[in-house]
Amino acid sequence: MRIGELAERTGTARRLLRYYEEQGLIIAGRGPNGYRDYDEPTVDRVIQVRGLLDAGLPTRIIKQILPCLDKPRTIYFPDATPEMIATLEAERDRMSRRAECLLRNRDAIAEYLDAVREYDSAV
Amino acid sequence: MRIGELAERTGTARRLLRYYEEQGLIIAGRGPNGYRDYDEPTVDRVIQVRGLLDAGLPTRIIKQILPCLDKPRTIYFPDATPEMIATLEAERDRMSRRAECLLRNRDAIAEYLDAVREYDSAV
DNA sequence: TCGAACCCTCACATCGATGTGAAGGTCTAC
DNA sequence: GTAGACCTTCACATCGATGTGAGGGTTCGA
Repeated sequence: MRIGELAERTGTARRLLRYYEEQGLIIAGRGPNGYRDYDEPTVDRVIQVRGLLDAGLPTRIIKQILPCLDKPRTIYFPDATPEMIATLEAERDRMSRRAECLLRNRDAIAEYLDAVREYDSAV
Repeated sequence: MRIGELAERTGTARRLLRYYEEQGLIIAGRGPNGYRDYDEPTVDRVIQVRGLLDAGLPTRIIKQILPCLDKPRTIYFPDATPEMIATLEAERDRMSRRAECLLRNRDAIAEYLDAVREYDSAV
């Protein structure tokens, strides 16, 4: 598919799709006319990237964790250098902490909303 | 305490503490000499703010959810306008989605690391 | 064949979070 | 009373993610 369709299906500006490609987060084939050509799995990948960006990860890190996310393990382990492993472990822990923080604060918001509802129903 | 101590105890640049204040995320008293004066709970608040920033929330939103986080409900509910409630509900859901995304990807990383370990031990 | 709707690259602008430094006031210890 | 370590404000710089537009090629249908 071309960039317009991908943009529409992922809710992502064309500009950003080109940016993600530049950052090595997605890859695009090229038609004979120079147009980018995306395959179907790219749709999910873009959505994944956007989720991670939204959760505060920089493209640099996202690029590093993407190989972990391929469903059938396509990346072979000799590629996994010790530094890479360390990065992934650190990032895994960092994501845990982030999620924990989000859930904790989300629960506080939910609790607050409950209190507001209770107050309102007691007017 | 003064800004230097708060900076050290929270691992946050002074510059940022002033920025957070400017954004209404923390408040600081002032000594007779113009120096900022922070109370003890500010330490936790700064840590909280940093966690949320790191999880991808903008200061604008953080400012809105902070009232929910005061342990004894100090904010009274008439302050909670319908728009405010809607914002909080939306943000609560957004945080759920973010956390879900983080955990999903974290698990994928963990799984990948497990696979690498298994591979290594089978050399 | 012309116009609309795509696509391309390039480049500059913006926005939020952060870094950095200048110019100057205050406090403390020697 | 002076040096050093604090603090103040102000302003400009950087960095990553994103917006926007210029200038130009391609495709397709009327």
